[in-house]
Amino acid sequence: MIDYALILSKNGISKTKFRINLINLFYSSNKSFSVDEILDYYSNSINKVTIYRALKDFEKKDLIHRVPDKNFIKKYAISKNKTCNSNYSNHSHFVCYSCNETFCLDYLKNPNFSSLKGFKVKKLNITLEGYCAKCTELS
Amino acid sequence: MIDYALILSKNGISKTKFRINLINLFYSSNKSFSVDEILDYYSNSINKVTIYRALKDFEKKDLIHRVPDKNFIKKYAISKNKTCNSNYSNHSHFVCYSCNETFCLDYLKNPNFSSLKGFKVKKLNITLEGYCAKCTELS
DNA sequence: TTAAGTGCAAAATCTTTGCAAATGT
DNA sequence: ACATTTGCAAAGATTTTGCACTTAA
Repeated sequence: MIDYALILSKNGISKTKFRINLINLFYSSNKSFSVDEILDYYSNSINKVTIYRALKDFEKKDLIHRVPDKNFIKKYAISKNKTCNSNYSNHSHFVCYSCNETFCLDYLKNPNFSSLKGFKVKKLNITLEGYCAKCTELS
Repeated sequence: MIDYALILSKNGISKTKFRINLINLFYSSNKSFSVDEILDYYSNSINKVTIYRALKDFEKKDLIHRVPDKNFIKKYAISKNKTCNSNYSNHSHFVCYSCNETFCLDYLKNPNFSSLKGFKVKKLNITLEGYCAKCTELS
């Protein structure tokens, strides 16, 4: 059982009703959300500005992070561990052609760079595309 | 030798100075560009609106396409890569920060997908960035 | 009672659209 | 000549900021 309020206070974020609920949503649904999807989820009872500010604060504390989206929509997903945000080189994404969902591949091993003699690799960007397990099963 | 003007006319796009030059830029540099990078490249001598419209027209004709960017910046790259002979999917690139050269990493081993149980990987985008051997040596 | 979060309006960005002039076919 | 592209201005769309009010620490 996760104490969502505790996660917020540990990160110096005030435990407001909305923010507790939002971090809960990210954790429990385990999927990515755009600002508009969040707005929809709360049936427009929450101001859009408030959502922007919560997302920005959560992102600053590495609680959530932006994920690639098939249609290049701005989306965020929960960061469950340190490797899932701070160190991009350990963090790849899989975008499903069918359900459009983005999966974080925290445990995907990096390619072996040993063949790149003399090259200084500063950034690594990996995005996989295809069909996720669920969609593959259903088809 | 590529006839850039021909590519445009074949796609029903007028061969204006700017558009010939832009498609040339995409083909020959073999890297991705944001609107602002293009604006910079032309030292603001071209109107931003004109860039937006050219990109939209090129994209509509599949001459270019949006590419995932690490920092989620809207970027476009050439669709048919003439300078690289190998087949798209499992083909990585290294872009040098210093000389801007793009290297095709045909020999780079793919990441190990064994952790992706049930996922069907259809496409793999890997782009490395950093400093190439030559530029590292010179610095 | 001090700091942080919220809502509204307004500002700042980013992107698209309308129209007249310039350029390409 | 006719259609397409360009530049400017203006409209939309998206995101951020300022400020008074409310809620949390």
